[in-house]
Amino acid sequence: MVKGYSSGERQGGTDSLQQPLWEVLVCDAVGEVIEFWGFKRNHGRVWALLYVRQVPMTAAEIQEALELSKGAVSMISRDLEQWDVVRRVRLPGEGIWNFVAEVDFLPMIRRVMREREGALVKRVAQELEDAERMARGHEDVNDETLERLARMRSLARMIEHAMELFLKTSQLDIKKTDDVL
Amino acid sequence: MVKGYSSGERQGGTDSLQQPLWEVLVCDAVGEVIEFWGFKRNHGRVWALLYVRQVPMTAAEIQEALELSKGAVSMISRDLEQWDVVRRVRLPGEGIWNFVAEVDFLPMIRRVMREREGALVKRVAQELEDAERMARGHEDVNDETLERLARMRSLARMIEHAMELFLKTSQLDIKKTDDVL
DNA sequence: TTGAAAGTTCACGATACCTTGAACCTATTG
DNA sequence: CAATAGGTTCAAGGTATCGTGAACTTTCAA
Repeated sequence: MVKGYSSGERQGGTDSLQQPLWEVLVCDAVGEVIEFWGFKRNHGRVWALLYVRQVPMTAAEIQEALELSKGAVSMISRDLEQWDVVRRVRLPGEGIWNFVAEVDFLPMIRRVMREREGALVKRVAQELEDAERMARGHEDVNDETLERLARMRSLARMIEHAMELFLKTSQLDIKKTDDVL
Repeated sequence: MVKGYSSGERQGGTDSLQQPLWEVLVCDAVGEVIEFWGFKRNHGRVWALLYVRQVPMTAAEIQEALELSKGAVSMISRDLEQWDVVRRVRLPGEGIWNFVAEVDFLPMIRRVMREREGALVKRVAQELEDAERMARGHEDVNDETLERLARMRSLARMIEHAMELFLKTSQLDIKKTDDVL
């Protein structure tokens, strides 16, 4: 789950000797967590950078700070934007896009989980149903087996519900966290 | 997330023409879910096979039914055994190991999540703490930034708690499911 | 004790995913 | 309306991960 990145040569950037170490640590830490949750490490790194900087950043600045390619920044920020954890703004007077972070990245986790889990749950539920129907067609399938298939289906539903509950709970918790701070 | 398997040639097996289609469907469905949760597809397939069969199976039988290599069956079943979702039993009169499925695979998800998440959370918490301390050392770090770092730490804690809650909840739910069926 | 079958390990090859970067669009600006 | 910098796409290459199967170790029966 921990991947190494060779981070070759950036396309045209010069090394940012200004990048404070603690900022790198934060970005990488968030990257790790985000990766654990099934996203790309760089989704977390880009969001974290924008979050700690608090200032709108251009694609070029992100690219340099995190040592990413031009294309990567484009794709990553498109994803983050779609998930509503990053906003694209146009600074007054500038003819260039800048990115700013929304205050929490849970919408990202929540939304994409819903999408992915949703599609999966539907397909698997269908497959289990099909299997159960097939099994009922056979005479040599005993009752205990049928019961186990039914239990498996209900287990799937249970996971689905627990998931929803988790998502709802985390939503509540972040609100509470906001109040406290 | 969906992977294809070429499933080359098995080491010495003959094709099991007896394998009912519905059984394959069930194993693959569970495999998909398990994979979504960050495990190997074959962990789910082996457990599901043992679960629907209800009968102790030898490694050779598992190997043939799921078209796995000898080594794969050995490693997969070792994992499942460690996670307490599969038991290794010795049938009376036989000098060979057989495997049986425990009734639910949530302990697997729960345990390994605790392990993985636990290690990650500790490391990330440490990293964020280090970063925050470093940032406090700099004079050119404004208060808002420090506040954001603190918020990030509390967000990490929040995720940890939500996770714990999810694990606890799923435990309760499976019990309820058992009662109902 | 010894032979053979069962079971395990691990280097290698295959697979899937991620990133790169050059070619390609699109947008401002002069 | 060019010219050019900003922005996107996607095929090719790199990297991590997984499964294979032969070599190795263990276990069991005679």
